[in-house]
Amino acid sequence: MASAEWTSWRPLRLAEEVPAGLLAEQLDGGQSFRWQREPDGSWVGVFGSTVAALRHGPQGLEWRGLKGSAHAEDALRDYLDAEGAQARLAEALPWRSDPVLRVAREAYPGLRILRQDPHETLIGFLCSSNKRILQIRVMVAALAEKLGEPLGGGFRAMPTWEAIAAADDAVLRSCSLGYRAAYLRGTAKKLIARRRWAQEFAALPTPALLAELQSLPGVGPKVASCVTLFGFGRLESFPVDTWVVQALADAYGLRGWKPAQLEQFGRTHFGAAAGLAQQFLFSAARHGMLPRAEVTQSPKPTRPRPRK
DNA sequence: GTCCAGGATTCAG
DNA sequence: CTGAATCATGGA
Repeated sequence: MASAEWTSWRPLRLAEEVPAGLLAEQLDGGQSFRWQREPDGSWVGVFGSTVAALRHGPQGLEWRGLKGSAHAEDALRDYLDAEGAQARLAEALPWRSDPVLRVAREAYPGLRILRQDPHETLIGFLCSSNKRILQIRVMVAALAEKLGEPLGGGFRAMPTWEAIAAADDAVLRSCSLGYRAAYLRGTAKKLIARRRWAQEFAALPTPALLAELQSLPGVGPKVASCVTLFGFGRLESFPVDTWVVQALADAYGLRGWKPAQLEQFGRTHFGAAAGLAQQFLFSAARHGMLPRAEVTQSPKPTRPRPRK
């Protein structure tokens, strides 16, 4: 945006170093859909009501925000898990005994779960069903542009549920949402009656949270799992999408398993930070970096039966 | 033109 | 309960 006035670049010191080259996968790897690479290689994004830019510069990881916005750095630090809570969880994952996870982890060292806003996460993944990441970004950008509140510099926030519920059909249709427009509208109508839904949901244990989310139109098991993981910080959630299905089938030999069975496998095999393991596998699978299992050595799961 | 996409919903059996 | 058809849209 030509009209944006930025502060100067400043170093962003996190408990854990972000390796150069990780930013693309961290910011634009299918967790958030609102980061864009600039011609100079930096990344500009909007999360919640914060506009920020990130890059690897002379002083390592550097950031800048719009002039006059006070809490951008604090918001950015929270967003990126500045205290390093996930570093310990990542270390505790079974990568030492799991050669597939080891490969995925070494392919994207430092990859973490972004601590996103629940509202924004729900909108993003309501748009995600049966769509590629690139197309989701287009839909989300259109929603912000046409229905979101201005944040300065030409940037806009994600629209409120009120704005979505009140939007003309023609406006929603112009966002390339397809049949997902009805998902957004239906969820908006249900949630405008519960202004504090995010706080109420955040107080629930994960199984109840999943159930509440799945009671919303357009939210099934996979979208609900993504929202708990990315929007509510439930690191134990293990979303099973097409890439994870392929990764577990090819690299772990779990062919023919249904998504619910794979989710159970993921949560028991990877433990408290299964969602983090999922993100390593997702990224590695999407970039064709996972090995293929020998057909003869598929693991013996504790619970589910593979066939029928 | 055909096929597919970080799936969910609806319907048939 | 499980599995298949259907959904709207854009890109390959």
